[in-house]
Amino acid sequence: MSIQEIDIDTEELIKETAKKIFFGEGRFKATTQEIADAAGVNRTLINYYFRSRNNLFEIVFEDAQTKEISIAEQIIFSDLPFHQKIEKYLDLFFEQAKKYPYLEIYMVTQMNQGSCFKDPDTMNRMLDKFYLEIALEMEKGNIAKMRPEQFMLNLISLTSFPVSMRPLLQESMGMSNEAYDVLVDERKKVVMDTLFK
Amino acid sequence: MSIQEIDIDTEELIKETAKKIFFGEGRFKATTQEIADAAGVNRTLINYYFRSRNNLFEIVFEDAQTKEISIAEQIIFSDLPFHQKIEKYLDLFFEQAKKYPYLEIYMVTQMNQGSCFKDPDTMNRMLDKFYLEIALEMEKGNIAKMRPEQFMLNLISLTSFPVSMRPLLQESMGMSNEAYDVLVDERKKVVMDTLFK
DNA sequence: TTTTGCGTTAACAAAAATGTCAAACATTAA
DNA sequence: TTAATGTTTGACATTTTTGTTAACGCAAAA
Repeated sequence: MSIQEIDIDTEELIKETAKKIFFGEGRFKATTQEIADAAGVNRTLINYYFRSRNNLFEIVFEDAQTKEISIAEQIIFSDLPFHQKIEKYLDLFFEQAKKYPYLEIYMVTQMNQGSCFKDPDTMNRMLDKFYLEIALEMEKGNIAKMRPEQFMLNLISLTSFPVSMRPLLQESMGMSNEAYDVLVDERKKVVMDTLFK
Repeated sequence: MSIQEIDIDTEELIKETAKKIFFGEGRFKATTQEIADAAGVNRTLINYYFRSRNNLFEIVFEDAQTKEISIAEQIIFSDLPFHQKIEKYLDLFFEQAKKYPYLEIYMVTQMNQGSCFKDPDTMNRMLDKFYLEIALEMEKGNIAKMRPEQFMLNLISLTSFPVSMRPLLQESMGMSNEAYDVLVDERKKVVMDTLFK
């Protein structure tokens, strides 16, 4: 047990380091050498465990996808009332965003290079369920009427964009790190107020 | 005159092709060879006109920045009433987004690799002016009260995110190209309704 | 103790991408 | 026409990055 924890699983270490560099720092064209250095291991171990650089990229991509789906599942299949589901989503999202602000951008750039989703069915079934709830909430008059897909886009956009585009936004708004952190911290409330009447 | 137009300015051609590949197709790690092929010119001409690959990247980055600032200027210094300024912004943005959906993501990835803004002062003065207008509009009760910066974030997020993250969103929402196009077309109205009471 | 197998390493090989250069070419000015 | 200048090209050199292999070390099993 204690041995397990002290002794590092190299394969896992490499993967986590890659995630840190990609999702965490947004350095998408990091070389295998840079990843190995950051992990403190010999570069060829990346080949040993992952065969090729591209394979590592694919695996990390799938991990990201799994993570996204998992968050969605946690929310949609919980038995919380709608309003609280959204709140929970925001909590989970901003928590993950601290560690991995560039997760979404990474996925987009990967997809523009040929990667693609593996399992759209699970996601689709979840979405259908969620769209129903959204429609219901519109009936109740709690949120503005629009296509549920648009509400979905609003939700994701309002939360994700300020985080994933931070370098661009922060610089073009001429803000310090601290000032932007405050802005992000206030975001949850702003998003809620914007989405709900 | 007509010769000027038929005869292609190679330097410009290369730059435009690079933009098309980066901002238009999101292929951020395109090689100089790929760019040259797409432009139909000899690869070494990239070195001739731009000295190095990295220099081309920097120049294209600055162009993107200039374009962003120019759009902001057009809006903020126009004498339209607030509501119409926002509408105009949406029009301009979605127009540019058709050609260059990945402009923002490109900038972020570049900035994560060391590029940075050159002229934050111009932008800052524009923003201050715009923040005042936003605050005024809140006083009038036309938009919900919040920090003007947050309104700004809302505006950009709601418009830009669905466009720049399209590959991820479209696939995870299981939509066809056509269906997603419709969604984007409806966006202007949705954003307006979301921002204004 | 020897053997087996996994993880690790360095040295090497191969590939991919960038950059340089001199010669060829075209265009315009003298 | 010739000279001069700027543009384009292919051949070559260099650099960067990736992938392979054989040997080494070490721990657990025989």
